[in-house]
Amino acid sequence: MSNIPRSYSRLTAEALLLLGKQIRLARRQGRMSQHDLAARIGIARSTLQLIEKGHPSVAIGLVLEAATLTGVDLFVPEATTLVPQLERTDDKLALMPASVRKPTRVADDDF
Amino acid sequence: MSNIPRSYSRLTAEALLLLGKQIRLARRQGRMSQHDLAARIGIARSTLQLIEKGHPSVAIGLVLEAATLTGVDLFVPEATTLVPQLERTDDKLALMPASVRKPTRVADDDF
DNA sequence: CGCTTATGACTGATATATCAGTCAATTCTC
DNA sequence: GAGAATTGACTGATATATCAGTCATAAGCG
Repeated sequence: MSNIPRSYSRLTAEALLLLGKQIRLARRQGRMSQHDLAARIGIARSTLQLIEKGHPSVAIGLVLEAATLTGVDLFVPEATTLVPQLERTDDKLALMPASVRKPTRVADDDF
Repeated sequence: MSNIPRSYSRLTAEALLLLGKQIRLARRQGRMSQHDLAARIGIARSTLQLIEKGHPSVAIGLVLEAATLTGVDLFVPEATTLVPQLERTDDKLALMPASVRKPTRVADDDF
């Protein structure tokens, strides 16, 4: 057992907490019990509880599924698809080098 | 072994893919190699590869940490903190019933 | 072009997330 | 206020994510 507790940046922790609370809020607004929502996602109720608490080690797919099923906005408000965003990101990726190199340094940083 | 393959809604799958691609893009823009970013997050390079591919079963904390370390915007563009959003969500939660009830049915849905 | 480095794709071992269930405490409805 | 349902917090078993590494290919730099 290599019990090294993982650490998260403050912003990451805040995002986790916010996403969980938004899911909880959206679930209540949709008048769904934990039991019902968990069933619709196909997970145990105990796992949904971890999601709503913002636990860092829940599978991201489960969290995003909870968000979409409750109607929490991801990336774009009320989006029905993210294909346009995907295409724009692909375009940007295509315009840059496929691998990252260190500057190799030396040669002209002497002054 | 209950080998039931989990299914995700289309929007969830798109969000996963988009987040992964945005992290990859941001990493390259920041001129970091997979090796370097993985080291900064404190994970194996193989795990970072799964993140950038949008694999659903990666821990959400790892993915969000990758996003914040590369500068990918979560929820709010260029936000340095999400405390305001957290507070607003808490306020909304405080204004609604703490548990969700079924309408109890019967009694006046007969007509 | 030649060389180094980054990337993609795998793999087996092990740490751990998820499940399914229980129990107690709230909380809403009537 | 009574009763039923929801929620919160646990637990042990097991399915699985993560790690650490290898190998092969691609890609950028000089």
